[in-house]
Amino acid sequence: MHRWSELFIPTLREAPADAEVASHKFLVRAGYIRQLAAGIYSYLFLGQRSLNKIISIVREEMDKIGQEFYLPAMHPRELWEESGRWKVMGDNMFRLKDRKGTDMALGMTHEEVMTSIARNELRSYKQLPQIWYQIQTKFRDEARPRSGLLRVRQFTMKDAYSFDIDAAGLDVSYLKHYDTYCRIFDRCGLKYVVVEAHSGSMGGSQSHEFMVRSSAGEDQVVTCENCSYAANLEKATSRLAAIDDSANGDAAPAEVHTPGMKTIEEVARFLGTSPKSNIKTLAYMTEESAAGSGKLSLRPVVALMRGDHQLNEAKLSTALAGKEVRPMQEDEIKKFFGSPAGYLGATGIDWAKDLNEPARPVLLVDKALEGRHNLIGGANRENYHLKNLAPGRDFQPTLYADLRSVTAGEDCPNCGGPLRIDSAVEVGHIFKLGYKYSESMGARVLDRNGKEVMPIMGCYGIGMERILTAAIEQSNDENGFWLPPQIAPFEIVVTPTNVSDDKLVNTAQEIVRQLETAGFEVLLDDRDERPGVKFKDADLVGIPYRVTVGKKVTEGTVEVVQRSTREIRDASIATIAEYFQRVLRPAN
RNA sequence: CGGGGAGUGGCUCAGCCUGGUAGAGCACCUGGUUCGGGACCAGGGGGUCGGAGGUUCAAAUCCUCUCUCCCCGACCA
Repeated sequence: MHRWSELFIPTLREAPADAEVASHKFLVRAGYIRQLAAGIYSYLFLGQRSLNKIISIVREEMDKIGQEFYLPAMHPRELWEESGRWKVMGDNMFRLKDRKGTDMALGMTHEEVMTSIARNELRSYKQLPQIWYQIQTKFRDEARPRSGLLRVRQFTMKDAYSFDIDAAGLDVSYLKHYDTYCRIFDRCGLKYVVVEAHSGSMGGSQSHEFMVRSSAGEDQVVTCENCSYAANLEKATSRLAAIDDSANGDAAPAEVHTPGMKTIEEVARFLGTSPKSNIKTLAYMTEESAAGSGKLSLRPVVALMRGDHQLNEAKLSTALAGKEVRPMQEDEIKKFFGSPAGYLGATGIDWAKDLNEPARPVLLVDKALEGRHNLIGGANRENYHLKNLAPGRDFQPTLYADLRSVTAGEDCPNCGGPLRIDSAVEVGHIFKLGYKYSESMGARVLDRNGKEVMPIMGCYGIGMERILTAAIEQSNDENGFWLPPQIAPFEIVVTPTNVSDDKLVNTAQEIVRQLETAGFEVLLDDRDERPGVKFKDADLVGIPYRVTVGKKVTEGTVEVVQRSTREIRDASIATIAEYFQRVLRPAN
């Protein structure tokens, strides 16, 4: 029997001053966690109990499609050199040396280790497909840990990896994970949305994120009010109303004097046009270390957007085949355009014909500008703009691409319905990796023709702490939070209102025995505290049901309080187990 | 890494400007009265004022350096 009086559940009346988001405040106040350093937390009794339940659910579901491994957290440098990520991971990787001075790293993720097993052991297509997973501690030296358990430097992740003989096989493994993830998050009681995700710099073909809406979330998800369209903002698109530019016919570009007018708004107002007829010119640089020499080579990248549109840097990076950009500096702008910022434009510059022309600057034009004409843009001359511009006629883009961030209220690309944007917490991510690791690390199997081929991979992650965090974010009020029973540290707290009354205590214990016998997880609040204190604590700590053992025991009755709704019902002591059987185990 | 804020008992904070040797509430311990929504009375324990250096007769307070934490941004398989 779990007696509160004997347990370590250090609840706090006030939240620590450094906690900002609800889940962080309540995890600390409810005695689930304590902070050790920035982004590093200890899980105390209640927190660990809840995480263990989450892990059990994840394991049960994953065991249906895969095999559980347990890989090392400490990795030798050579492994990460092979994939090229020793360098790529930069400061985000915790590094250390062993006593011999050999470089080691703490694992941020386990593609390398899993692939090393695969390449050493897998020989034949007959061994495929394989799905291997583990539940393990990950270390990431985040630039900015934040929001309690939301972004931390040490956390527990379920990471899975699939190896298939071909893309069709990968589709199957991917779908298995998709379905399994849905079951996991359903069982954890999360209200989630699955969104198409940015496939990142790896050029992977497909990726979905499992998101729980929350103001504390770091991601933005775009969903349609009318249909099932759902995408990460980094990936989302929308339908735009057509714009009629025909007013001026096909006039040639002409300079207009725009003294001191630097912003789109100023220029549009000055010329009496809409920002939709302006071109926003954004200047960036890519930095690439030239092969062999390691010397840094810079290349200008210019993006053109419709005046009222926002550039999405994730999309920009995708358009550049994964290359990272940085904003062009002031002196670089003057040198390249021959004009100060505010009057930049694409005319008169010899742009690369495609991305593989390394020497020449790149001009990316957002698709919203494709086919437009009679536009206004910078003249590359201080205090002057050009009118009557037409992309494709007055300058030749390297390529047209979708570079634009969707904004709320725009039209769904599928059905035209209104789009909404919400902040969300990413609790899971599934990803088609392709051949990146098979290739770089040399995993090969023989296919049925005896030909050596690379297995195709997928990787799939779930953050354990994020499930807990997201659950709290979605279910809390001013007094505390309530977890779905499946992941709550206890399902029921039994609260005798006065422990100096033997009858109440004995009845409470009897109720706990009955409930435990029936298989429920119960906490007995046998502390010698006033009822108010116990009720406040019960409301705080995330347990979904409370049984109040008070005056009504003389009538053979107790009160059952549902934390989420505050609904109070009388229940008979004699049949209390049946009562909870109906409430908590309706399937049986 | 850039910008902002904060480090004073377990928690929340006051004191700092204007230097004089540390306080409140909550929590904790003892005794008593209480007992259905964070009780009351009496007594009590607990603090290198983040750290180092400096100024001064005297530093939580002023100066310099430094560490840590939080927030915004950048970054984020």
